Amino acid sequence: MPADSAASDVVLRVALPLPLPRLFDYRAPATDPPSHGDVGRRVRVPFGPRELVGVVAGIGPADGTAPELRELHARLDPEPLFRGELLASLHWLARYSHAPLGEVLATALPAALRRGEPLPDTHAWAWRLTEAGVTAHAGMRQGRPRRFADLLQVAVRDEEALDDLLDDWRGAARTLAARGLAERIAVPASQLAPTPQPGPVPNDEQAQAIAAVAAGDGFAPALLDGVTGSGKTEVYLHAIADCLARGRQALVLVPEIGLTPQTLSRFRARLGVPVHALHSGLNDNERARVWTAAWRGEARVIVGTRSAVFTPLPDAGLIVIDEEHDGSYKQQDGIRYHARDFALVRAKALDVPLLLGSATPSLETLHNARAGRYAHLRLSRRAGKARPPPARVLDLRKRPLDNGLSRELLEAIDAALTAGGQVLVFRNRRGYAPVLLCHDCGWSAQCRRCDAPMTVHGGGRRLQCHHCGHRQAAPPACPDCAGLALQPQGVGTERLEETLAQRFGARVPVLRIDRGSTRGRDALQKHFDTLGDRPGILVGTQMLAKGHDLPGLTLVAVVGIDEGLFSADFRAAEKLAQLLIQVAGRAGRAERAGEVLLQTHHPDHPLLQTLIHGGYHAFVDSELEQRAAAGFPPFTHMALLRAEAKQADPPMAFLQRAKAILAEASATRARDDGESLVLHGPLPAPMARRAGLYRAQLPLSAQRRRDLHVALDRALPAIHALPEARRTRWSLDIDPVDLY
DNA sequence: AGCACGCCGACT
DNA sequence: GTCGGCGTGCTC
Repeated sequence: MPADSAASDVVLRVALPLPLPRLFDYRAPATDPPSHGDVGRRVRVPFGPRELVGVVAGIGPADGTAPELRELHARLDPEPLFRGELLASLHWLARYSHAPLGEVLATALPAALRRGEPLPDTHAWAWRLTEAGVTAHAGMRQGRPRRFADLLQVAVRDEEALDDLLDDWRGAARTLAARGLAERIAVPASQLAPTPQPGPVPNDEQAQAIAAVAAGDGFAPALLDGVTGSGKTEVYLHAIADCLARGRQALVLVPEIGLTPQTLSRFRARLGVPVHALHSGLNDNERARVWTAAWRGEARVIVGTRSAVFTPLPDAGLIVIDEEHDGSYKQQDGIRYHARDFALVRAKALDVPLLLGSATPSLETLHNARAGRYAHLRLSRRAGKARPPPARVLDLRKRPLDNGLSRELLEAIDAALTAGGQVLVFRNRRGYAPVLLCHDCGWSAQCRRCDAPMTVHGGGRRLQCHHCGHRQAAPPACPDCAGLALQPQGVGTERLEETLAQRFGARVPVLRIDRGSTRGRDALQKHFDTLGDRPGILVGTQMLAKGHDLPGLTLVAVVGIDEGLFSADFRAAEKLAQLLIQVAGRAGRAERAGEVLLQTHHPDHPLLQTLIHGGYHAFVDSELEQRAAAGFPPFTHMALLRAEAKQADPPMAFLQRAKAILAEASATRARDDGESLVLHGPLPAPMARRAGLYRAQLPLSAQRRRDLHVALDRALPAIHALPEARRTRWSLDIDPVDLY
């Protein structure tokens, strides 16, 4: 047998970024035959008329039935990009989400590496004094160059650290460099000497939690259940410092808007090592650099949002998830993973502790903690003298409202401002008004492409759809009856701002904080800085509910949450309770006592009563009972098959056929051991048309997770092959969070 | 997902 | 007579 024939016996099995549930086999050149060392390396391969970048998933004997195989064009990595734990965990994710391995691996890579670019350099740039600089330092005049030299006298400083330590240090650096006193050097991040700063002394509860985390050896999931302001971050910082002291890497996940420059500089200052941030503000090259620095083991602390859960951690020591209940951890398109759940899988495979922190833990996590699967660490006291604010319900029934605000509420705002405090007015709807209504004939402005009303913006002049982004001018007269009685109905943040500015604007600043007014990473902090500690009013949406410390806040007013009390989504109550607790937590974080007022037409609603009198855990008790009784997660396991198309029929037709296939697949299983799948629908989605597409869904649930996966594994090949599958865009979501 | 191939309408 | 609509079939 000739030598090249022997080489062609073994082929590379390549995972490609395609929605096809299989691998593709390629030959390698005889001079460089497939080997086990290829697994996890990227390759460039011909694919039909184009060329793709894939990852070698395995090697093996050629499948005799396959036609003539093509040869790969190039190996892109000198060593595997994916290996060990990360590769195994991503295999798990592909199986669990029923997604092709190639798509999962592509999702786990930063875009630059996905395109096949080589691994970037990961040197950090740092500054140090030259010998001449060390000598000259003592005699330097006061001023910025002197302060810069002072910093370098203590240690070599990387540029990230300098950003935190000295404003506009670059000018000073240039001055000193020109005089030969300082120089810029490339250093591996890992070689920078740690210069940690001490933090406050932990209180008893914090100390207990810190000790509990430190005692966790190997895989140890723990819920850090701490009320707002109780100092969860202190516990994280101790756990991370401990992890660094053991020579290990720490990964910290934060919600999308939680990754502020302030958070990062606090981490950098306290830990005294470079902290690598991964967030949506980075460009492709920066993301690839951080990913690669972690892959090389150089990055020791990585703080990032959802997709940072895919960071390679060759020396992993700890994973932290801050605000673990936050909805932004769930990816809603493409590979629909949940970063919290995937982090749990990784922590287990890595055999490291997992710290899940929240003031309002998800029902899933609390259920796990109560079942003893997670340690349950509690922080019940606010740090310092801060006290939890009392909450009061304002009954709106039969009260006159001024643009959505009751007289009592306005008086309370007045009083708070007079006492020198700051006020937060929370309304979960941005825009001027949620609806434009014709008072003569009942017509309302609907989006042309969605089953949703257009939101009024620009004080009534513009209409905007919050679901598809469509914008248009508000009509001057009713398009139906030509009447001139068009009125914005209801109240959004913009209208609240207008009303409050009319009333209090002469006395104090009124600032609106929502996605319309506050774009970009620093915009929120700029707003807070504008206000400073003067009396003033902040009006805003969710953005205001999260994490930010507003020490001057003495009154939190919650306006218009009634829609949320009667939502069809079984998670609506949980989300509303979390939101209310989080917003309320903004008040009274420092010395001043705070108050929370809740304006509602349903003062006796059980959710509000339970929350106010029993707190979040009382709510959780009753909500878990209801979930158990109704057969919802976390007591059952769900999946959702979604479909959408330009016409209404194809999605329903597809889901009908898919349902029959799934019913058949689970009936087979039911005969085996009496378990089965529960199938509902198919139903039109709660918003049946969105962005011009008709949407429908087929919910699946099962008592046992295995039954769900077994049925899906059996049914999916046939569902893929359905002719109806070609006429609709469809996707499968395991553990869906939003049923929209 | 792309991309090609393939068979039917309004345009140079 | 062609450019182009998107149905359907395939990609190692």
